[in-house]
Amino acid sequence: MTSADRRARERQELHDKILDAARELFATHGYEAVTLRKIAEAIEYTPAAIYGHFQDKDDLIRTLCKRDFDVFSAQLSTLQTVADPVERVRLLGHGYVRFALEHPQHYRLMFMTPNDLEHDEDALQRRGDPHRDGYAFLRLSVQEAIERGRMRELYRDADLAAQTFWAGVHGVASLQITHASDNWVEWRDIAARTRAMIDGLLDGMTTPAPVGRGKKAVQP
Amino acid sequence: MTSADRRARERQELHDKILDAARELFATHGYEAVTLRKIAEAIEYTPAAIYGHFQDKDDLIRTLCKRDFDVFSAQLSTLQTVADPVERVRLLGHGYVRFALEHPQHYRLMFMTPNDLEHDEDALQRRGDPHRDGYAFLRLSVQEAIERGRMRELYRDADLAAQTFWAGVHGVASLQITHASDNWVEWRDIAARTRAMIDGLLDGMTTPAPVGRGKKAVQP
DNA sequence: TTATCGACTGAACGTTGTTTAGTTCAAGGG
DNA sequence: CCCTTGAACTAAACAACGTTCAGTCGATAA
Repeated sequence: MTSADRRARERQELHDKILDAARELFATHGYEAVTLRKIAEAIEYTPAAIYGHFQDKDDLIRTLCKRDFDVFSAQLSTLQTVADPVERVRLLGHGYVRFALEHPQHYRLMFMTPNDLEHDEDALQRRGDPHRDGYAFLRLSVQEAIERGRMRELYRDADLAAQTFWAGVHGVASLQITHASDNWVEWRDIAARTRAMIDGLLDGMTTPAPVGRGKKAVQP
Repeated sequence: MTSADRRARERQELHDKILDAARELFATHGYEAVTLRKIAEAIEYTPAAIYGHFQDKDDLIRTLCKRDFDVFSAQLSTLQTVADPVERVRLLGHGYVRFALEHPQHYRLMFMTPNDLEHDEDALQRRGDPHRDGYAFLRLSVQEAIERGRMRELYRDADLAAQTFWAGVHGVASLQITHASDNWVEWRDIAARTRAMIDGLLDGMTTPAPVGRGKKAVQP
């Protein structure tokens, strides 16, 4: 079986090599710069060789993004140790924006471009698992906040509140990604904007934490 | 001068004809469906003829979007008649999301794609004019809210508050555009999400209106 | 030794945006 | 009236793209 093993290993190595070459091009120059011919040149193969490992170009890049996003989900899920659900959501928001800005090309592809995640088998498998599905984790935290009586009346629908919060941080991140260098607007510091969004939304949606328990209250 | 006039008019007619054909393709099938050859076929010209009217494909589509966005700005600026600045911002947000969802392709190109507005001459010209620059109008309304003591301490920077509010409605609109048909998430109704974002943010950023003056208070 | 089979290549196909050399034709000056 | 000019437009090509497919090659299995 050693020879078959070697074949499989070599195949996997080329698979990764393709992904690495694509990541290099993608992360530095964006989606449009990723060309099968450029990847092929980088790995010293023919463009057609890539089709032995990926169905098409889209499959390649989505595989790349999914792989990198797994790191993101795992990273976010470490926040499960934060006891106060509202504080947890706050940190979730900051971590989310940080990741988006550190991987703008990945973020753009995953959240600023239409994609058919519903037809992705191994993506559907992790759906709902708070460790591997960021939305599920957020939703769960909001649910906990509701149960502890921390959400205002209008936001006691966990999905609605989670979706609103997500939209908020997504708005900050995506505007920064597409319009950061646009001086039409006198942009405030991205950190300030992130904080303004997260604190503003949480102030609007939640009630202050009871004193003497959990983190300090938010209200001035 | 009549012959020169006619030439100029005919030129303008073809110019518009190109834009109309492009709009048809663009609005219904998105950016990628807009092909110079398809446009050329629709207007019964050769692809190269288009280059007599536009610098390149990007110039064509951006011209198209700018033209359609002028209608939007004018439409928004009718809200200047609303006396209460906070209520005005609220209506601005709803109008913004409505336009984005009615013209998703335009919106995608203008706000979800990097673009060099700074190097656009006639775009720079209308910058700051509340009638023709939506951001300026928003910013001005926020400024007025600050002056009337309606903004909480953290949001008394008109730019920061305006940018946060913009990011909020942009987040709602862009998530809807790219992920509406994605059933990874149990999406709440878009109207509910829009309202949750706008009310949530305004509740977090503003103080209630004084009773007996302006619109009714927001706090439950 | 020979057959098999997966991996890979070389060359093509059909698109795309864009350029360029040429054609056409009305306008304007001598 | 002719002839030049100049703009508008065409025909054809170019380079680059994703993708396909008939083959080749070399190691494995019989």
